[in-house]
Amino acid sequence: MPELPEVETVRRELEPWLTGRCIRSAERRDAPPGPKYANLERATGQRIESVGRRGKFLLLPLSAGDELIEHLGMTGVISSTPPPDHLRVELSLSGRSKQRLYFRDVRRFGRFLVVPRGDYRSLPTLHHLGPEPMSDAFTAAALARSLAGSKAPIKALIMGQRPVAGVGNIYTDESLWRAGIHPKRAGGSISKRRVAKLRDAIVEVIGAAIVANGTTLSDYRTVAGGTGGYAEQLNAYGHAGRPCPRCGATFKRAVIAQRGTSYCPRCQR
DNA sequence: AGATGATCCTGTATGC
DNA sequence: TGCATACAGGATCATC
Repeated sequence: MPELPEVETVRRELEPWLTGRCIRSAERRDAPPGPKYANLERATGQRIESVGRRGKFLLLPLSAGDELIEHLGMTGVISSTPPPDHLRVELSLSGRSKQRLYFRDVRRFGRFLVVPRGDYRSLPTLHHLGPEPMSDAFTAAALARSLAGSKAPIKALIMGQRPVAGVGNIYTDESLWRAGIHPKRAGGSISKRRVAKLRDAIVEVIGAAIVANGTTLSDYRTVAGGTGGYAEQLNAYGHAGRPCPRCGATFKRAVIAQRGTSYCPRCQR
């Protein structure tokens, strides 16, 4: 499941390849028209000025005032070689080598669309996205402000992308385990000290996962087809029924905000 | 307005 | 072997 570290890994590969290239054509392939692929044709003839990222969204400003937005969803993979199936979008690029970009997305939760630059009204999550976890803006005080007064479970709040950008199911479970916070705990009820611990845990987990090129469990691949190496460093995600590496208690499983959640019943309160 | 649950989608795993 | 069912979870929308 691509979260911030996976998307950042992809961004770093795309940047030297795509920056400055002109899009010769942008075509929807095996997918019906719809908002997930809106205005793709507008990309034709525009130059890619840079390859940026906010949370799990790839943001590519184009030379005629538009912006190409890519979101990998659950199973989205960007590559420079044609995939065997489930090809949704194909870009033809200027230049001599690696002239095509392919977007494969088995489950079609991803998006690949063009908007007027900076106009994120059609993408409410991006429009209201919280601070980047690796930026100076993501402080303990900012996180505390964002959680204040909320009765929703901390897991649901973090997954909602408002308190912090780009943290999904895997890294939420990891961060809450590290900070010793029960995933069902009401966001507004967490002490200042604990919130600060959670902020540090998120920064550490996301930072280490970026270094490892993300977590490959099944679908996620880098642009070159490689895998991420953070899976072996996971301490909590998917560990239900196994012993907690910190205290030895058996990890429990719960469903919170429609997502499988594993946590240690002893050291997460 | 905040919180909650349903929905989309398809491959993989499991049970009978 | 075949069939049914459960599960995986990004974001968005409807409904309290």
